[in-house]
Amino acid sequence: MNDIVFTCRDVKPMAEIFKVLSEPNRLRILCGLGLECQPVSTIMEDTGLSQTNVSFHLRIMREAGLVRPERRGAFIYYCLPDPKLLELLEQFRVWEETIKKTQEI
Amino acid sequence: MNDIVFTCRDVKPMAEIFKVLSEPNRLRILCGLGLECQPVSTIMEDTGLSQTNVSFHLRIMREAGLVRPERRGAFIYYCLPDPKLLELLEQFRVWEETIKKTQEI
DNA sequence: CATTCATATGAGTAATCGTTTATATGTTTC
DNA sequence: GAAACATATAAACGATTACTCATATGAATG
Repeated sequence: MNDIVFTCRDVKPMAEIFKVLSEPNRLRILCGLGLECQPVSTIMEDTGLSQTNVSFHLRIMREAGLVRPERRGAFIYYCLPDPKLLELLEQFRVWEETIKKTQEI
Repeated sequence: MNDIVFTCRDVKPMAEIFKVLSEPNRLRILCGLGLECQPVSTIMEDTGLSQTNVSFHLRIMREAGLVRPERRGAFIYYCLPDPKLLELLEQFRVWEETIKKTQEI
């Protein structure tokens, strides 16, 4: 019945996205964003990262289309264009916990 | 209603998995594996990668728990411990295509 | 048990990545 | 328009990564 399998014609775009997601600080930024747009300064506070570093990671995520900047006065708010990303991340997290348990056995 | 959001207590394990998935050749190996176990020689043929290189990538995926070796005589077959990984990858692929389209507009 | 086949490991190398320091751009306020 | 604030970019550096070459392990076959 359910033969939905991973179709892998061109894996490079996917690999690119996973590369963006493979950095702990970037995951923390995404998670901190949640469903609300937030300015860089808030992201800095939430993560404890330097301004330059946050800017660096935001650029990578922006270029990958994972976040979108939105200027509001002097501030630039960053948003998730598609909240479905959070669901996908959550699914991966759950899955990762599962395989970790089966490995321990 | 649906406030399932990405919970990010400890993002490092997830980042590790994404790092493993961020390499095109590894994605191709996973995709080539599909739901069936396959020996290294077959993976080499499918991907066109060198024996050493395939072994290198398989080790990384093995240590991450994404694939599992299974000796059969002189051969070592590699399998997906959990086929759900393919579903997750497929979901990501679909999502990636979606955001790519919205970016073009 | 020596040879062959299948796979794994280790050393070495070029390329990429994450971070910092310094500086630039753009916005508001006076 | 000058000063203060918010964010972005550029250069530089150490760490990590993917790959290759050479070699080792381990199973099958004679």
